[in-house]
Amino acid sequence: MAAPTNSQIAAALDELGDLYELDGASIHRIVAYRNGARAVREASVSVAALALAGSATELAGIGTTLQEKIVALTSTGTIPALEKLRGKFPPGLVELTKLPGLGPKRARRLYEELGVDSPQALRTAATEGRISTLKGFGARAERALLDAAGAYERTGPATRLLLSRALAAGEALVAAIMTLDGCEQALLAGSARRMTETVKDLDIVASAGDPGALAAAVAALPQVQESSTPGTHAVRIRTHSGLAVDVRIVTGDRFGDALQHLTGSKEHNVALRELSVRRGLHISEYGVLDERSGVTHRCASEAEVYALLGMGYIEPELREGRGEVEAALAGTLPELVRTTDLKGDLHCHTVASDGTASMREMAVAAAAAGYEYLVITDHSASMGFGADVCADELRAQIERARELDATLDGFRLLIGSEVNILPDGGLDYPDELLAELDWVVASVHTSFRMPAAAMTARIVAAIEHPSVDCIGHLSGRKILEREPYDFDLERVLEAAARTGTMLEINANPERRDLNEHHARAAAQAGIPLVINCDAHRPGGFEVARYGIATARRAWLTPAQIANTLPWPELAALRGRRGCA
DNA sequence: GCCGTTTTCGGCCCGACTGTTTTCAGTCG
Repeated sequence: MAAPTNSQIAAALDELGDLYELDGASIHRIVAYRNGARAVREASVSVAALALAGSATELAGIGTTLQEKIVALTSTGTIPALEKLRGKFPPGLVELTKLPGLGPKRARRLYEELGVDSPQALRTAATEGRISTLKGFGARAERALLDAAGAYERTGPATRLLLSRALAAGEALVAAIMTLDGCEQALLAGSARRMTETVKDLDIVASAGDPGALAAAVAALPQVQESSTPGTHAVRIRTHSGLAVDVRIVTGDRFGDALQHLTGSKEHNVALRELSVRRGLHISEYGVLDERSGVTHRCASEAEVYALLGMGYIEPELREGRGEVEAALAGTLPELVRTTDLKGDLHCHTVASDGTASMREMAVAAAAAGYEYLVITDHSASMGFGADVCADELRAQIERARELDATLDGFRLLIGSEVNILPDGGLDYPDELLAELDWVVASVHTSFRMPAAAMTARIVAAIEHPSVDCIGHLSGRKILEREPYDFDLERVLEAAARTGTMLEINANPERRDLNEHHARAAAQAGIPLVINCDAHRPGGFEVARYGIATARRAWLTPAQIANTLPWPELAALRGRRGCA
């Protein structure tokens, strides 16, 4: 039997948490399961293997009980407690708790008292007026549940939005709010500010001398389709594009408190507050209460909040409850890489394959984006769909690139290829042609459904090829669209570290691949990473911010990103020999 | 169920809103 993947283990622990919650277990026990699920999901090594070896308890959030359950899942394929609870509650009941406004307590009552066991059954019961006959449920609750069940049946569980789409709308909205009378400052908060891969909705924090007046002005913006005002200093809007946005407006003296609170994450805030309680401080969105003096300190900036807690400022991308609070206290936070640190890009396409522009146009665009060098890496011979570059064409392209480079003042244009890794691990150019290139990025573009062992061997073979400098978008995932293919990350990292092969953080916001967990593990293994835009048009370099975001969320410094180096130093770092 | 500058037992963040209720439980972020 194949060992369960980390995401399968995490799903089982999450399900246990959901079922224990329905079962009325202590909230702390439920939280423990969810924390355990998160620890497993974010681990970069096989937790099944760790558990079998008895060392899964070294992960924060995994104790002996959870380790035993992981061992059971690994060796028997299931967990006894999970089977027992699944028999106790129908599968639709967990689904019901995902409806907005319906939690485990009330969902369970609907099931026990009305037999409601699915969103469909809920809608039927609400339509028939049976909900409002229950004690504690009134006509308004019945109406709200009817709407929620209907929406769920139409669109399924709440969908998340790719960060790039959310930022396009959110940054425009912030700019619009900044122009309103009385607005002193406005910033995106929430997960968008932390640059997560996807977001559910947007949070914006603004300050004004008269928050109520600014809230009214926000609600009247042309972008707003509908709005409600849950509090005096908040307005919840839905844009015409369908995006939900919470706008919080405070006076300037507590902008920092509100921004810190609403930036989150929940896990970061919990870690921050738990630590602070031990020091007699209580943090909320309204300030920091010192229980000895009884004084609540208000903070105009986030830096003041963190300073009051005795630590340095924590960058939003690090605020995930992954040890950043402890590191801030110890003064060991990393100096994170920034977009302006990137000196070149090592992965882009032209009209020779599936891009829209010439080599010269791409070079000009890269220079305008602030880069000193660019490697052209069109798709290789087997790409197909008219996007392939056969070996003879590549030889001609090498010549043209050399000539073009000589005409560019103060900018290096280099020539490479994005070579397909064939299912057998081979590459689709002759070795001597690959050796002529300045840079070779090798990527998997076909046969995604291979078994893990074969896929791992395929990637490792490419890593071991003497002319391969880098592996492109290692996992092959497309966020919200396509799962990563199955492979053994540990073996791939071992091979990359052994051969000096670099790994790409593909900055395309649909890819962000390596993801932040894999990028952190790769850097800890000493593997140099590169951040590439994979641009297919001159405007394509604007996505660098997403690659940088993933790197920052992986705690990476400029020293761990090879294309923060000038080209000659990067070239010297390549694993292969010769060719400079 | 986890975890330890208070600790191997007894805690485990903070507040707002909602709806139904006369003081609060449930849900959410």
